[in-house]
Amino acid sequence: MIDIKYIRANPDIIREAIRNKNEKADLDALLSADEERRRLQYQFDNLKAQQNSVSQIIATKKRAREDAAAEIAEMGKVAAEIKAIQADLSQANALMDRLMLTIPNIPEEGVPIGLDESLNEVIRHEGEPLNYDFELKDHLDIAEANRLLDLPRGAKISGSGFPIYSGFGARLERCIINFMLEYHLQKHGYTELMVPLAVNRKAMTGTGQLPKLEEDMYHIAEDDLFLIPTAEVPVTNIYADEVLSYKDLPKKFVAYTPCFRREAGSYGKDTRGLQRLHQFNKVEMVRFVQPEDSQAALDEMLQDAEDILKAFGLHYRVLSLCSGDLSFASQRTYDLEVWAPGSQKYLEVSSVSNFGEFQARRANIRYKDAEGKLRHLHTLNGSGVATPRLMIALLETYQQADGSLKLPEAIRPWLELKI
RNA sequence: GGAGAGGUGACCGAGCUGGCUGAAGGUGUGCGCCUGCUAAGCGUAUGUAGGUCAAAAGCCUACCGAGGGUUCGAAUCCCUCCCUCUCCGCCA
Repeated sequence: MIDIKYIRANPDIIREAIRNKNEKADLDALLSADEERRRLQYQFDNLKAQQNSVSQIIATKKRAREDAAAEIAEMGKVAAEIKAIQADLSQANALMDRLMLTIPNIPEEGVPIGLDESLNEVIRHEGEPLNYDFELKDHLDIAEANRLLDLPRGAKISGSGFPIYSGFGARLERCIINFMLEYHLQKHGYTELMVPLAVNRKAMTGTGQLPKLEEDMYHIAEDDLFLIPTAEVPVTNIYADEVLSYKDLPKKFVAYTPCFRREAGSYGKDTRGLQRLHQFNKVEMVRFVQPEDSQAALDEMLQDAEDILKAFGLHYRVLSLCSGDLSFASQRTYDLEVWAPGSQKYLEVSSVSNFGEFQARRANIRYKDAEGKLRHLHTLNGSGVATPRLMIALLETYQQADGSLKLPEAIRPWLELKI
């Protein structure tokens, strides 16, 4: 959420942000709703002031056992007026709140401007693709040959996009998750959380998934709960409606969760194997920082995510997302795309974003700075990383001519753990 | 799911036979005084949001879990919902 005072003072910046982000928010409707709301609030305040002062007189007279019938009669009229205005006012406020939630965050200075992913900027490449002297298979063929996945049966019991990892595939998946968690805990200083996988509407609104993306989420109607599309939602919301001290910041959390996405409207796109799923595993990093630290924190988190790919010896590239590809709440995002040699393409495994105070305003997360002033803190998050495409890259990168796998050194101790 | 108790400021805790309560008292915190130092003590200040204002001060409004209602007037009365605790039931 953007500060309404800022919106009022800089409507052109907001208009441009809406355009650059390819959003449909109606700024003019918002501005006029704001005006109407303030007009009513002013009337309401004045009537209330009148009511309060006359109420004092009534109270005084009653205590002195004097007659206050005239005042009471007069206030009867004022009370009726207040009631009428109050109804209008609460309607105006509701409209205002609704419109405020449709205004996206503003892309930061330096974010490439563009409406779709074709204008994302490749910043750099890291690592080298390996050389092979045999015909490469893609991950699904490798998985089938090694019986790592059972996608047909996953589809049978849930639908396509709900994978079953079986045997060594399940074990590998679990070890990868554990490796990433421990890496962030031990080398990057995060604190681990295990969080609810179903969250309420307020939490989803706080991080900015709602109201825009309701169609993309699994909804449990009976309890009005949503399955989380990312751990960002529960983790970022843990401090909703709270005031932290500047001494508590920064806070760095990491959480593993399954993620659920309906992927409405993307049927038939990148569906082979594990490329696009309704349920997948992800290790997510979330930070709460003071505003002046968020730029540096973003760079650090990007590095934290990259460290995982480096540890696995994978080739990848770093993208700066253009304005139109930024999520609704983000003001700057870097994507990591890992190279999948069997499929011959780069696959997104991580998205690292700075939300500035946008989410903190929505979720009402504040902190008291060194001067004792209340301010909204900044939130960031990044995948560290999502497993399905990481799995694709690992299988395709480390396949052998005989169809077997030679996994990187880093993960082996985890797979060889004896009890 | 059933029965009961409760949700007040950073925290504890009064108020809850409606008006003088933005809210006693205490703790904590800031500033000052006092004091070899510390502790104790004394004084004083200390919520958030919106409006007015060039700004500050001041003033006005709202906020005692959330939303409605009764009333001239609600932290106080009524209704609905949410949450916490205790007991019972069910259950991994």
